[in-house]
Amino acid sequence: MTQELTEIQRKILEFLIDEIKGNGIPPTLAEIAVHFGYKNRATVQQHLGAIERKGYIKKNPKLSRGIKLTLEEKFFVPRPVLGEVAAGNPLTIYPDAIDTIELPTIAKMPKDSFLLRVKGDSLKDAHIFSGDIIIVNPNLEPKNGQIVVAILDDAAVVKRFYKKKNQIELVSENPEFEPIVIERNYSSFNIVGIVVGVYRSMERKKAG
Amino acid sequence: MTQELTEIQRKILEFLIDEIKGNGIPPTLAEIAVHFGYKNRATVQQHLGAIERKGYIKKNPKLSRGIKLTLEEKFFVPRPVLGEVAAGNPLTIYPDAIDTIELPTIAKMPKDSFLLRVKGDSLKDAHIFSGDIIIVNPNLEPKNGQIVVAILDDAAVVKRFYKKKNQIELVSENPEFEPIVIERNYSSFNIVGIVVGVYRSMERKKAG
DNA sequence: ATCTTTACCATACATATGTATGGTATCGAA
DNA sequence: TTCGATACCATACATATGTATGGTAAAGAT
Repeated sequence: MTQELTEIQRKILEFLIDEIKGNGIPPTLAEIAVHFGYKNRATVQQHLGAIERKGYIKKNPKLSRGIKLTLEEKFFVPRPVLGEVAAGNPLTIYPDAIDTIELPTIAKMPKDSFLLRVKGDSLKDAHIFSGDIIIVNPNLEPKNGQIVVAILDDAAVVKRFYKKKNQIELVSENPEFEPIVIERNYSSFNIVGIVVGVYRSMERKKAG
Repeated sequence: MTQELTEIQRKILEFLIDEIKGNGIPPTLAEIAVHFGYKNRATVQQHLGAIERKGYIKKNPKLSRGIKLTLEEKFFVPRPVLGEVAAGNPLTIYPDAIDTIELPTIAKMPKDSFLLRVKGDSLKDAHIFSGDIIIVNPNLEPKNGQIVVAILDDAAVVKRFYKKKNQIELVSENPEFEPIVIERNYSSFNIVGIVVGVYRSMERKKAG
C-alpha cells in the first residue's frame, strides 16, 4: 500500500509529523514552502500529491491544513528497532531481550513525557501487556515500587524499582525472572523514566 | 488565571477540545459557527475572544485554525468519568461526571464516547483491572470478539461479544465463567457500547 | 534518442479565513 | 433607570489558502 518515498518526500513527511505532533496543527502549503526554502506553494502541492498517492497522508480537499497522517497509531512509525534514540539517550535494544520496545519516531517529544510500546509479556504481572503503550516521565525521582524504564548495559528494561542500601534492585512481577541487582556505582545503568500511565487501544487485535 | 466561562463559552471550549482531539486539527470560525447554528463567524469570533481573555485558549492571530488549548499540557486532557461498571451491578451513567481524570491525548477518544471506571476484578482476564478507565463508544456496531459494555436484566456486564445465528454470546476470558447466551428477541438486553480503549494511571496506588 | 520521473518555478483564481466595525435584544446589577 | 455584560446579527475587507495550469531542467530508463 505504501510505496517508497523519495528523499525529499520523506523529509516533507517528517516535517509534517513534526508539525502535527509538536505544533498540534498541520502546516499550510505556504508554511511548508517557507521551511524548505521553496519560492512557491505549487512545489509543495505537488510533493504532497505524490506523498498522498503513495499512501502516507490523506488530504482533505479545499480544507486549510487538511493534511492527515495515515500512519499507524499516529504516534508510531515503523522503524528498525536497533540503534534508535529516545529522548536524547542512546538506547540500543536487542531484539531478543526480555523487554523490547518500539520507539516513537516523533522528533519533538513533549517535554515531560514520552511513549514506549511494550513488547513481550514479562510485565504481565504488573498488568502491562504486549502492545500496550506506556507513558514515561523522565523527570521524576523514582520511588520504591514504581515501575521504571531503565537502560542496563545498553539494553532496555521495564521493571519495578527498589532502592536498597548500596544497590538498586529491578524486580519483575513475574517470579520466573530473577531480580536484577545493580551496585550503586555501576556505570552502565541509567534510569530513563518512570511509568506514569498505561494506555491500550482495543482497535487492533490483541497481542498474542 | 482562568475565570469562569459562561455556559455557551464552555460548550464552545468543549467543542474545541473534541475537534482538536478527535479530528486532529482545530476548527475554523466558520466550522464552529455551523456546528452551533450561528449565521455568522463574528459571533464565534467574539466568543473565542472571551474564552481567550479568560485564559482557556490561545489564538494565533492571522493564522487559520490557530487555536491552541492552554489547559492541555500537550499530553493530558481533563475528561469527565461518567460512571462505574462493576460486572453484575446495575450500571448508572450520571449526566454529571462522577470524577475527572487526566486522559493522555494519545488515547483515541472518538466523538460521543465516554469514560467509565471499572470496579472489581471480573475483567482481569481481559487485562482490565479494578480502577482502570475504559473508553466506551456507543455508536459502533459490535463485531465478534470485541469487548462490549451491556446491560442485561438491569445488571452491567463487560464481556467479549459474539454473534451467533439466533443468539448473542457474551464470553468471559476467564474459563471459570460460563458464556452468557442471549436469544435474539430477548428484550431486557442492551448494548451500551464498545470498549475501544483502556487507560490506567499509575500515579496513585499501585496495582495490588 | 526519446520518454518518464523528479524537482522546481511562475502566474492566475476562487474562496476560505480571520478581523474590524456597528447594530439589536436581553438580563441583572447599581 | 442606566449601564455593563452577554449573546447574537450583518456587512465589509485584506489576505491566506488550496488549486489549476503551464513551463524549465536534470537524471535515468528504454
